Amino acid sequence: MIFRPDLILIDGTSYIYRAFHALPPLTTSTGKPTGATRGFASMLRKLISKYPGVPMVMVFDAKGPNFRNDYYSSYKANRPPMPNELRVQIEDIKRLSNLFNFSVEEVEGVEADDVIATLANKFKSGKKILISSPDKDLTQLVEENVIQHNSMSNEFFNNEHVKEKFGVEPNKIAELLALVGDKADNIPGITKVGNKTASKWLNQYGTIENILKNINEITGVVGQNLREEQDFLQRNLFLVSLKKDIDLNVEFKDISTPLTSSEELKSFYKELEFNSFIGESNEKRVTQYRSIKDIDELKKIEDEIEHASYFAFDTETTSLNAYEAELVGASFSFKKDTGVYIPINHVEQTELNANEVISWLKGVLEKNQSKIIGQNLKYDIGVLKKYGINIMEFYADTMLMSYSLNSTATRHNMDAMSEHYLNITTIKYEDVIGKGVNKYKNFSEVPIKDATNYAAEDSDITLQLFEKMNSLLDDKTKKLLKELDYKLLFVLLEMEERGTLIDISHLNNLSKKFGAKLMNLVQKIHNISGVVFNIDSPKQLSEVLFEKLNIDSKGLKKTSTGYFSTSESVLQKLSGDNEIIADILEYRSLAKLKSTYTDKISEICDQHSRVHTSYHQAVTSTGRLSSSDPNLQNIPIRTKEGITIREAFIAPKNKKILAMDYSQIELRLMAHYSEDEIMLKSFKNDEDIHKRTASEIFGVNIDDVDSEMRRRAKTINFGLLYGMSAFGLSNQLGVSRPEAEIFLNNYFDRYSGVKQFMHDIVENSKPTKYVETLYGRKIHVPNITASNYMVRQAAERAAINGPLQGSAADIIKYAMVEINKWINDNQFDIKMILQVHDELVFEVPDDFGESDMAPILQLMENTTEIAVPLKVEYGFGANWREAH
DNA sequence: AGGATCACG
DNA sequence: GACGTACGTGATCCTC
Repeated sequence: MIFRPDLILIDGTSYIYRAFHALPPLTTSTGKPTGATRGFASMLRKLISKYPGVPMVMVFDAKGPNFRNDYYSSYKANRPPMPNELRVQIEDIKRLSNLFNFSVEEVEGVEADDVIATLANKFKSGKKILISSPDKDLTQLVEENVIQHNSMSNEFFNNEHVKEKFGVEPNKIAELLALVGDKADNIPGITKVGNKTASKWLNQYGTIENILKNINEITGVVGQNLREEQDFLQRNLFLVSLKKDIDLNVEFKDISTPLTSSEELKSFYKELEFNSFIGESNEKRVTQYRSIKDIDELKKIEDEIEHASYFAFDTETTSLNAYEAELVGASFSFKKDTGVYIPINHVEQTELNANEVISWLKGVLEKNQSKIIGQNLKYDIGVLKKYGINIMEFYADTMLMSYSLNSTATRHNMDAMSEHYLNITTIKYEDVIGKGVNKYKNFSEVPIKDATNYAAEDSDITLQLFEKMNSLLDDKTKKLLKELDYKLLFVLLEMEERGTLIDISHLNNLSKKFGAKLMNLVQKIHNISGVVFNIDSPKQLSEVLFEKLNIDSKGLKKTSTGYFSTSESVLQKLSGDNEIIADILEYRSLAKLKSTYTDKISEICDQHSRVHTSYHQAVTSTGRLSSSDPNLQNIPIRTKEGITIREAFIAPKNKKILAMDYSQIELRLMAHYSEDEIMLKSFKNDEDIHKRTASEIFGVNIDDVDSEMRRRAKTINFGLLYGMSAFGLSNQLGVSRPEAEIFLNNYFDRYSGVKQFMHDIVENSKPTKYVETLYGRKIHVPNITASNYMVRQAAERAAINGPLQGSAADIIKYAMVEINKWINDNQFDIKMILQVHDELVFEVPDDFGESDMAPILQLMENTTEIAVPLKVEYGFGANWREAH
């Protein structure tokens, strides 16, 4: 249920500090610092628009000492003075608060927290109150009608969430803080007592008073510490408890309701150069967009094209799907803020004849193809191809430029890139085509005047994006773009167009078989549970398992929706408790296979029984491709039912399937990067790498490694690629944590090069905040220096994984380009049909033999040289399963 | 629209 | 001592 507050109390001071530290040191063009102000404004804009019409009080700490300083002179004494960068922003922040029309409170002698506590206490009866603060000191105020929200992390805390996070109810938070202490406020807690210990004591004894009464019961070092330091507890409790009875002259009716926009705010934003808050640059843009009316005008455009050194080009079509799309118009831009639109196939009639325009387009584009700049040209080139216009090269693709500049800073569609790089808000497709009932069926129905504004802008923005990003790209990245991404685009286009042949009747048979099994399973599950419910609903399933059937849920993890998780890993552990678990697991797995694969794929085949995926070159953070509609990179293989789906991926008559995959490519890259002696030697000698690892960490001869040892070593090897911890390993292997720790320690003792690599890659990424692949693709890890432990750790793992996953992606992409070139140069009857990260699948002639393999193997294994051999394994078959 | 779950490398 | 715990994807179904 959504919490709708009647009053919001904002901890302004805490947010100022958080905003200051969270944001980069932004300044205006004249050098005036604005980072904290911007963060503060952005947070408040969100808060106000989320809760329109709700009265809000903004509370700041007043200047000067407060009653806590008088009581305890060290209170907050460890705080450095306010940094100058921030100090100069305070006035702007206060002014902003007034412009937003907040009621502002600042009371001398107490802290903002006390004012908030007093206000909450005063108004809480009959009103719902939201306390907006990132500070745990205020958590003690949470109760039935009082909720805390942290705008920075977007976490909400009600009674239940507080209990979950801190282990005690909100009314015990002050006592908990007294025991644990607060570093930020310079309040020392009992030594070695953290959240866990403190909440354990409070749950056992109820209060600090009662803990002290039973103080001699408490054993261990923490007990000893408590006895020695108990005298500080009363002081701590006084310091962390909030004062709820300050004399304040505030009536509810006087509290104002803030607004997000006003003329004054706008001009203040202008002063601070917060352009994105006002769409400033849009207002200033003066554009010249026009449409072409007749052949004479076309000829003039042709002149411009001939004389330009490059130009932006874009097509308008009837569909986002390149196979269905029909050409509606085309646009060009040669200069910033200008653009022309050429209608080709609009419902609205023009003097231009579609066939004439298309043949004109063929002439000029094919002749000047090396000057084309486009956004996602794979799409446009695919559409043009259907009209007999063959583009084999181009100047630049802005989507791929943005991706190689920084794969994660923005999405790489034009609207997002325009906001990010140019601070221009573009006309949205939806605005042109309309919404709901008044929608045009497709772009051809759009009046040419509107189509021109939209389409010419597309080319204009594309050109502007090109110029902006071209100045930001370094030479190494430009080379990568030109020699890899731009060339791969054509390979992918061909693969998409060709599609993969599907044995539809095989899929239909599987659907029937899975369907029948599912019917039985549903019956059985409903019978055992005694209720008819939707097994697909995690919520209902959780209720049936843990409430109706009373399966022991102690210690199980809950999802964010508050229900116990029913994920496979959880159910796996419960499989001994009730026979229903195994049935649910089987149901889940079959339902997935049926709905996602066997039903779906036959549905979307073309009239030749081929399925066409889309490969995305600008989606993943690491440089991998992704595949969608349908995703052919996650076709089942791991289960015996699942793998039968691969039998539906077949070769046409007189052909067979060839599947080739890189063996252990990421571990080989680990060997390359780490130069670890054992790893290098193992790969050079073509050993079973997991057996080698087992032999090293379990201290046995490689020939004495049994299957369990190998399994464990394999898990460790894969875990390494992701920066896994002992905890993760223990979960994965089902062994105790100390045992997992021993495995990892043994591993790093033996593989010291790997340990060094993992350390170095993290350290070296800190100054630049990115890691690089073999070919210089940058993978940005902005959180590598984050102060939040968890966020930073995640970034460290991504930094370790990045060069491995990303270089593997580079390697296979280069191989694809080379193989395609080799096929085309020689006119071989070999068709590349699928790429699955470390695997390539081909259609080859029936009589394709071992000797024909050599050149492809050579290209895959040797296009890139690393410190160990790259190894490719392969197989043939009538279908994808057999080829493995 | 976002969460939970599960398919792949 | 406690934090919280393996990288990268996309599709489907449910819930709000």
